[in-house]
Amino acid sequence: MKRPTIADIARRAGVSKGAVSYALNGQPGVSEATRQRIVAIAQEIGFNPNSAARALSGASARAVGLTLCRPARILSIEPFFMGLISGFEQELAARSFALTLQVVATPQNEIDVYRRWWGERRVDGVFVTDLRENDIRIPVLNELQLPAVVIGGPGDTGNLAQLWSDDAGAITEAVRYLMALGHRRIARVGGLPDLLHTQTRTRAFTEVCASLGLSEAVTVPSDYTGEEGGRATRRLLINAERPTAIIYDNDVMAVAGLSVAQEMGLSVPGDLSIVAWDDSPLCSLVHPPLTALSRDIAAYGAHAARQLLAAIAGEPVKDVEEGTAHLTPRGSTAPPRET
Amino acid sequence: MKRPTIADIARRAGVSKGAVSYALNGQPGVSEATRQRIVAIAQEIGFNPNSAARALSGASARAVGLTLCRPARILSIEPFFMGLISGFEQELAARSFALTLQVVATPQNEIDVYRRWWGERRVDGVFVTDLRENDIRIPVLNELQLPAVVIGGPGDTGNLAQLWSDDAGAITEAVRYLMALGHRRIARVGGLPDLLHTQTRTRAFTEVCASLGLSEAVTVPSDYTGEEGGRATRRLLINAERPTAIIYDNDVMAVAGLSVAQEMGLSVPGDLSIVAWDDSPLCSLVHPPLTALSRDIAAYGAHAARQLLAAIAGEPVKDVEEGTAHLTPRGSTAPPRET
DNA sequence: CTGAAAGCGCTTACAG
DNA sequence: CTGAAAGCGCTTACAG
Repeated sequence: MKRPTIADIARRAGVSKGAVSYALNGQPGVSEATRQRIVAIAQEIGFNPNSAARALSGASARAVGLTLCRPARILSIEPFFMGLISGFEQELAARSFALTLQVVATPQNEIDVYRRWWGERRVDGVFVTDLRENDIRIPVLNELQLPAVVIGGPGDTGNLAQLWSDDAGAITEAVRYLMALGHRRIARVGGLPDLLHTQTRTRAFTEVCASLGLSEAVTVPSDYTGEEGGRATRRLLINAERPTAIIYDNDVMAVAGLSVAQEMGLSVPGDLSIVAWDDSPLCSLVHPPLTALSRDIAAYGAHAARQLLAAIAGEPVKDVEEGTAHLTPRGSTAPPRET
Repeated sequence: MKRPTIADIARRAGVSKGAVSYALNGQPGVSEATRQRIVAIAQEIGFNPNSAARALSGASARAVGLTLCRPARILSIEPFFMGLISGFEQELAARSFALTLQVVATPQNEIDVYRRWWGERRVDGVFVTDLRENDIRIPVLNELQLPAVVIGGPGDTGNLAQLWSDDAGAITEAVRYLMALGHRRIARVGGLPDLLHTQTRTRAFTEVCASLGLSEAVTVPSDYTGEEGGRATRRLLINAERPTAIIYDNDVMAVAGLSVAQEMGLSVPGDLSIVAWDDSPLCSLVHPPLTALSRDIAAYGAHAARQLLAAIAGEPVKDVEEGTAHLTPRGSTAPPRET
């Protein structure tokens, strides 16, 4: 089956190829009557502009890129990225932008991919996640002048637009809630320590606990996996003065923590309260369902996509702090049992 | 920053653009010495061929597409797709093929996307999942002659290559295992009933149970979500003659089933044994960890990608039955408690 | 072995 | 308002 081109449309409409292009792209240069005739023909023969030809003649590639830097087995059960992708798609699909995905092993590989994408003109811009301190990807993106939106700061990103959520506010709410329930020994199992938003959370957690007089508040660094989250939980719970509540930086570790508590014969929430960061269906799947810090990841992704599309269009893009996650109490939190 | 082109390389090497193209693509037509010189220059200036120009001049787009037809909230915790994507990438990245992703709402939308991708020449081929009976996508793909690999049959796919796993063998193993443990009332919570591989499983489950004399074996249809999986479990467990073992068509429903059992005060595996289809880190995350039918989803995806790349290259591609998932016993299965 | 040229299917100044 | 033409950066017959 041969793909129809603008030449086919031009022939059938009795106009030039240029006129067809103007008509289909809503440019001035054709009369309204002609435009309608051309659009009708395009519709009828099921015309879609060849994306390569379009990209080659200076227009955009109509594609944006996302690199995923996680081992396969973590990616597969980490709900965050799929939620984000769903959000991206809401905006991208509406404007017929494609999303190009690449799984990478290291930030250095990520840079290689950006350079290649840029050289190939494969994408018009990229989403960047997992911002780190002195992130090596940032200067490269700035040098290439590849439009980008950085998710997960805030941090130093040069000219690149940023989107982050109010992590400090969220953790403050969680700690206050646990304290109101009567908890005094609150611990946290953190995400990857070199990510900037993890550092923000750690700092805020330490500060709010100090200001509330919770001197024993401790953060155990972890890596978002169930294995590590479980191990960190075990280490916390074997202490004589074990915490009565633990906040986890993601839902996967929180579920693993719940399992460890059950395995050690501790009841949740009787002996241990659990709060998961980032609500996902996973939190409602287990028993008891997990109290969580909820935010709309898809909306977050959609917002990032709007920013990226604006940056690609050359519009000025402001850094944005998305709203604070709110606490959704479920069965995993309660006043600590008297001992 | 200006992107280097073959013209730049040609100038620096003192040859024609054609020669550069031949050299970089390993075509005959340049001497070995020239080729090496050209390759060195390309390397030095960080040349990547403009993918649009390449695609436009007849070569392939070096991209393949995947549509995901699931609501966002299911996608986010359904480990299967991310596992599959990781597998795709192993093969695609090695040959610098990009993966284009699109989230869609219905099979009809999926068809629209295929038509658009074909018209835009955006992808060279597509992965098709969730094969149904009389699948409306198949005739369209055959009509467009868009190379495709269909995952999740077997079924009638015309000229399109297929890859599936031996679902009948796997469920037979699971049922035999439960029976060996002493179970006689075995139920199954199935996936989306209109998917062909669900039908294969249902048929095989019914047959093997019948042949083993398990007359009460029943499949409750469900939809892969935790909510529905939990509901189906509850319905099974409120029966006087409740099953002593349940097989779930995915890990998410199995975890939900575990929660429901716990919520109803039943012990797992004492009162109820649970087997999850498709092992994922999720199965090891809960307590007790779930006995599962394990298969290497990433390898499955990699295999599909090799098939698709071969189909795109115009090579003959055979339908393939991937190996049988094997049972990984964990804490969620045991002999039924005497009552 | 190498060079000059056509062509892929668009977009976009440039004339009329 | 419309047409003819150049050009994007490659690939690939076609001559030499």
